[in-house]
Amino acid sequence: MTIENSLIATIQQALQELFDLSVEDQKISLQPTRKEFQGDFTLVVFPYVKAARKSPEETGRIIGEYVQTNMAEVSAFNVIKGFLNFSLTDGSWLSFLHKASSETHFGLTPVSDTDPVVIEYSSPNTNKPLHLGHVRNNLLGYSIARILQAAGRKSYKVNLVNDRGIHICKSMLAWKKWGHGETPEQSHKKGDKLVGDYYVRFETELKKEALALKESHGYDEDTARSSAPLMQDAQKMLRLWEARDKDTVHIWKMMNQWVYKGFDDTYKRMGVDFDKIYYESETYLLGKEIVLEGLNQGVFFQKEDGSVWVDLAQEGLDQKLLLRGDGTSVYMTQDIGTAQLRYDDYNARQMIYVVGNEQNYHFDVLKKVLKKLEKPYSGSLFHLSYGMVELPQGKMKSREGTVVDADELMEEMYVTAKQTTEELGKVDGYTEEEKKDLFETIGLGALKYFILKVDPKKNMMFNPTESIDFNGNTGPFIQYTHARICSILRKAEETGLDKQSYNADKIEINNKEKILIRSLYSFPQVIQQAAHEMSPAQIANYVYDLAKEFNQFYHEHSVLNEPDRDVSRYRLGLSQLTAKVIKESMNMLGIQVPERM
RNA sequence: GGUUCCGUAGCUCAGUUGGAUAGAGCAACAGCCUUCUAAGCUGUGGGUCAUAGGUUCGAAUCCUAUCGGAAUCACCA
Repeated sequence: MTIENSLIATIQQALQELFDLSVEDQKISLQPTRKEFQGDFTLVVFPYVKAARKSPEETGRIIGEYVQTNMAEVSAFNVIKGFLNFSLTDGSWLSFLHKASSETHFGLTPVSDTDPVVIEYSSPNTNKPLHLGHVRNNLLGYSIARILQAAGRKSYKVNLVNDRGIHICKSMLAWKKWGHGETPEQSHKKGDKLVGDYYVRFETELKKEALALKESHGYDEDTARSSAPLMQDAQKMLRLWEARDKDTVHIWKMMNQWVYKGFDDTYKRMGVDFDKIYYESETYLLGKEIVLEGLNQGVFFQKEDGSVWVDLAQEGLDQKLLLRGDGTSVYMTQDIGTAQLRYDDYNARQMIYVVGNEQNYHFDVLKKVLKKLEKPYSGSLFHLSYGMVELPQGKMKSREGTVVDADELMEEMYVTAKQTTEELGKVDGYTEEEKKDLFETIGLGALKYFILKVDPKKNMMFNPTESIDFNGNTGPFIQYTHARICSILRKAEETGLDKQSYNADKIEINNKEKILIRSLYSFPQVIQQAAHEMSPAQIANYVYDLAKEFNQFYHEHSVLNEPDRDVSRYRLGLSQLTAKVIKESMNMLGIQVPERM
């Protein structure tokens, strides 16, 4: 039982005995006392003044007295307006510290298999390289998986690769027409980049053809594009692919392999991975049966052309197509199928889809369709909808060349980290290997932190020149704080101050220490909260505060040079726990923390 | 037009279940390296929490309306 819980229990008892009032413990609003006031936990007494029939001040005083006499851990209380502030004894904080330090997994809940969750993220197309939008997606997905795992839930990361459809045929066609058999090995291009280039080539050539048709035949944009010979050829290729034409399938497989190799490199550098990769070419036929079953049960209806629809008018939406007249699947059909697949594969209690907010409508429909079908998992879908990443020029547009490529971005971060670090003269005496690792850690740490500290659902601004900062509320600041603590720990070991035990009676907790201890205390709650909200931003902002608090403590107090060795040992323990919590938190964000920098 | 999301300092963002005087960083200015790492610390300035109502002991937070921005409303995925 935590200190907080027993405080709540005592307050509950007080309310019962003093005012004959029974309140559920969730209703008792106990919160950390704000820094500018004396105390550790604050009870807002307004809700109880009516039952007490006394002024807020008086009510607070009575409760305070009761709690203080009945709970040894409470050393004092004060009442300001309607706020009752409790102070805990130094001893109870010290015993918390002691306990937390001895736990190897402080704050983390052991993973149990009863509540498995499947997280789909990344979900790239095989016709273009990953860009800044994917970066946000990947970092979010990976981090959420980590956070849920830390909160005790077994989580599986899956990727659903969009490897089929007309867009793939476009790059295949362009390669066939203009590629002269070019391969990544030959041209020393990353596979995904090479394929992406042919996709762009297709679009450029198509544009030319469409323009010509507009001028010669007076077609409008859409007609011109769809009737252009290139587009006709692409359609033909798609039909060949669906008919399993040998040559077409061969090219398709070959080019996809190039892309996967390229993606693997990007994922690896980004530090994300998957437990399983699904391919749309293998799943796009799923869901048909479920739809037909729904049709038989009268949940869906059929139009004259044979197409199958769902009517969501009752749910406040429109009619939505589920199966084409020729019996082929659409996006929705496939997602109905993959949901079932995931449920079967993992016995998932919850399925999280990390997908941009432009698909809010799609997931809304998906959930409602599954509900209509009365699928047992219909309530367990969660669309983790994230906002777009905007650039100073506005949106990313491939046509205007404003797409920020993931590989290039990571490389830029590396270079900037290298420059900054060398300017600061931090890497004297490092081997080349160590330097490389450090620059990579810092550069990527800056990028990841920058993206994850923003609330997922909000659109965010990314300014390539200004966003890359290593001072203030940034990843490197937190990494630096960690490295600094590690340095203290090393020094302590050198001087033989490695005993963590100290005489608690001799310790008086000062202000800065108290702030730090209270932050450490809240770590488990922060994890639970972040897991519940599915927001890495909460972890990010928490760990920043923690690092800042440590720096402030560090600035005012010495750890190693206290004349009283007990104080030094106690502060050493406090520092060590802080480092541990920083490391765990950053881990949940997928960010490495160096031991020196 | 319908639906969903967003609007907090010059900029980028926090702000817990509705709680006390709204918080950081960046940018600007002024200080602090002979002491455990200055990627740090301290200080100054900067706010009609888009606007107007409502709910109540109490609203940046909840409700309604309005304004502004984004996404979406495909037999594309």
